[in-house]
Amino acid sequence: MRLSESKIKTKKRIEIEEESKGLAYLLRANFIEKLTSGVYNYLPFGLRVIRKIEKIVREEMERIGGQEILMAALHPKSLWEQTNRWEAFDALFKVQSRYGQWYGLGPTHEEVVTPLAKNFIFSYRDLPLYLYQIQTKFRDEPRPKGGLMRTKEFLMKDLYSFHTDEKDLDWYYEKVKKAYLKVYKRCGLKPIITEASGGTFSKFSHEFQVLTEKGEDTIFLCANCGFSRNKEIMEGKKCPVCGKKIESYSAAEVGNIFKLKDKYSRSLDLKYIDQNGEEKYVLMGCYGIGISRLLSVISEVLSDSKGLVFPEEIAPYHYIILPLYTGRRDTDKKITKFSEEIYQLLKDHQKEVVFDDRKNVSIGEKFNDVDLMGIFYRLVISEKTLSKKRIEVKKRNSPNLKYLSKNELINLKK
RNA sequence: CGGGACGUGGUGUAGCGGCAACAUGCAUGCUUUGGGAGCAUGAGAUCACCGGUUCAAAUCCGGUCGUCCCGACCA
Repeated sequence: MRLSESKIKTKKRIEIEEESKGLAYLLRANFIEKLTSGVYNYLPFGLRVIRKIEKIVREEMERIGGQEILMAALHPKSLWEQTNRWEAFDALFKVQSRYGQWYGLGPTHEEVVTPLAKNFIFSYRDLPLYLYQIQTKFRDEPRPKGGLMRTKEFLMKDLYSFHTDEKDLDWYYEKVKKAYLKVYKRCGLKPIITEASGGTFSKFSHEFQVLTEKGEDTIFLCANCGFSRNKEIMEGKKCPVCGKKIESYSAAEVGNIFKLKDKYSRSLDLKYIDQNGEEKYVLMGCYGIGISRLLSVISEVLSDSKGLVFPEEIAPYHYIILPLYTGRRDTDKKITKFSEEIYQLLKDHQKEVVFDDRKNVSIGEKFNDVDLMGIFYRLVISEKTLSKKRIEVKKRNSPNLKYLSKNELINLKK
């Protein structure tokens, strides 16, 4: 991609109101743009990162047997009445058609996935079943917060599992936990698994919490045994496991998993016939990862004083080529020619590469943009590198410069 | 939904009864190029909206809408 063709320029100034540097960088780099309170647009670079996070999530979901589907966002009122959540789920957006029918805008999909599963689940032979989707969710939040942290419209991955018995549900629940940890690890995060309340979903749940001052949760963590529980359900100052003192931390939730058991299979009547011919309720689990919130937390935690410092797997691009001109026409022509050559070379090798071919933009400004946007490798083509027939390479997360040949560049490993 | 703050060129702000200003961004030209360059010229705002007070309102008063922050609520 040629940056001169992008037309979407970074902003020099940080919005004064933004207290979170991660959010300020996302806005300055034009990864996202606010449409109205709690509602955001995703611009080309931000969307690339979102798509990469989604790719990681999809790979890890497929690895534990998840099959991707895409459910409707517009839900009939009747289904939500069956589970009593038309009234009980406060944040449900309710819309009425001009002919009078009421719909809910999907904030979660138990009401849709359970009836859907009835088409396929009749016998114990039809279980287990794992279905997931990545979709825009709607929640009528009274107070959106922290940019993408809490919004009225957000991207979420939701996985639903269906089982014959608790043993199987428990086993899969642990499997999902591990898969989630892999997702976060690939995104450069190390969340803490925390016991939490289940809200309208179930009695208890587990949350994946990333320690950050910008988080809106407070969690208790035992330094001795690692036990962790959300403040909302914790009493006392001692660890219930080992009895040692616990400390409190502010944290941001990036995932939440629930054992729904028969809660929704009862209200929506999802049964199967077991080996003995007996009719039983299917047991369910649901597992969510807020994709857009994940981008927000990653930006907050993985950034420095200049901008975003993403892992290679989720960086918006892997390479950016910066020609460094001298002001002398002949030399500059050669610099342009060599830059174009390197750009073509990387493209030919299917590398994700940006060519910063903007004219009349100083090298300082270009350096700042690379740092702001978190592009993984910065390649400078200058008079100096030209004479050596090498390319200057700098990683975003390191101050060191390396001078590589074309071959070495193509075969760069982390 | 309670409490607080704030709405002024694209963006960020100053002005707080008397000619609407600054920075940045934008346009044109020249000079620049190892960390957000310099000079010159130029375009761009019915000061959120509605009403009131006044000789005179961006400025004071009332209302509406919107945004942000703190609570309550929540992925």
